[in-house]
Amino acid sequence: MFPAVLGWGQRFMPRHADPALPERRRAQILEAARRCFLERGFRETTVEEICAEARFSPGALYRYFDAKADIVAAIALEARAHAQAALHRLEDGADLIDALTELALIFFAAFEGERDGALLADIWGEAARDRALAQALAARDGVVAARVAAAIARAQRAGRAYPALSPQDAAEALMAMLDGMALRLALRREAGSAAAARRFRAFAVHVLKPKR
Amino acid sequence: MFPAVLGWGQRFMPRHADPALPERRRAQILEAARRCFLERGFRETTVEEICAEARFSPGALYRYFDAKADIVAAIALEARAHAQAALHRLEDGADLIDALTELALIFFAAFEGERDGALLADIWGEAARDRALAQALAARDGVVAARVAAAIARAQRAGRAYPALSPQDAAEALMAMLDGMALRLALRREAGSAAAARRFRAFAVHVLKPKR
DNA sequence: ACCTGAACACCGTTCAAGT
DNA sequence: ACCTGAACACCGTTCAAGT
Repeated sequence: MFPAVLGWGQRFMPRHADPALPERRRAQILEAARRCFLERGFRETTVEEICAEARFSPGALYRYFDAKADIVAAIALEARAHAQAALHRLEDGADLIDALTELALIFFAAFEGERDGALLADIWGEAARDRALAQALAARDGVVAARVAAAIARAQRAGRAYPALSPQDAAEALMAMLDGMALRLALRREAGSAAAARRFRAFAVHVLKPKR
Repeated sequence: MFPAVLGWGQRFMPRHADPALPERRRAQILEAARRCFLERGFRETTVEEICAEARFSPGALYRYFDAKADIVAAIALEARAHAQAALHRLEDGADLIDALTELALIFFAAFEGERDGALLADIWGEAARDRALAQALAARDGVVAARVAAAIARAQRAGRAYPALSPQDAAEALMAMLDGMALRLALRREAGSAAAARRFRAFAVHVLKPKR
């Protein structure tokens, strides 16, 4: 039976019986959606399937997300946040090249192979027509690029990076290369993140190391 | 009235009254679709709208394309073929950097701004889940990368490019950068292809020019 | 052969009704 | 408040019927 104490019509009912419930529900939906998307891709997955996986009804799902696209958007931001964690090593005094390579490896590995790679392209496809998502991704990218640029500038001052190079331009170029390489991995539908990270590293060394 | 001479039931009717008709129809549909996609984006455009724009019925359209996705695929391959034309300068004896910059400019310009940029991401999104399209794009990319690599190797032999660099790896890296920069342009929804091409050029010079 | 357009199937989203 | 599930709206695709 429904306990009247928590009933909807009750006078001094707390606004949220469980204040953490919305966040729990969102996480529950995102987890289910991620499993579905990896299995079948974003477009092939129906809202009904996500609901079944999350043991939810469609009506309840739309209480926590305004649209199916918002679910991929949330997953996209999660993935970026994950890679961003690797940035801490850039400030840790770790070698610049090592830290960049680790960032690349995490990013590539997150989208390696057929299914995860398709998710990366899905996200970009969504961002292309979802202004808010595009801006959110661009904002994250801006933060990453700025921190990479700062790390490059520090390395230059320490004589450990080629000095006649704009840190901002170099950072932008390297980030663009990361995106492009990840995309190529995705479209080839192969596992090759380790090899890609090695190629990225060799290139970063060539670009950044002081010439002599 | 329908002329009986060309009638369907006639005995020795030629296989194709007009052998060029299928190609004309495809071109007609692609043009209409491109206009619609630029206006509203791939997903927002309905097949019905493409048909209206092309003055066609849905049934007729499906005679020339198996699915809506096949229409974007055809447009994607057209765009790549267009950029590929710029490759001829690589074999023309033109300066390597100049030729690469021109390639970059054509590529960026093709996807500059909000609408065309979104189309680029659309294409990648489709490729992510359309094996045939992904392979077709990868094949084109392979051709381009191979020709760029050959041009780099020639420049190295002529002493006009830094020699201790794998031409293949450098070509791949530069192509990945092109994709990544184009994507960033697309997501920022800005016109900036000229500036992006300049940044690409500066970076290519830094990467390729002999150190001294 | 080539085309039309109504009908079908499917899926994202909403909303009245339950507890 | 939180959830259910039937109903709605829309759109990609098919197919029987026309010329």
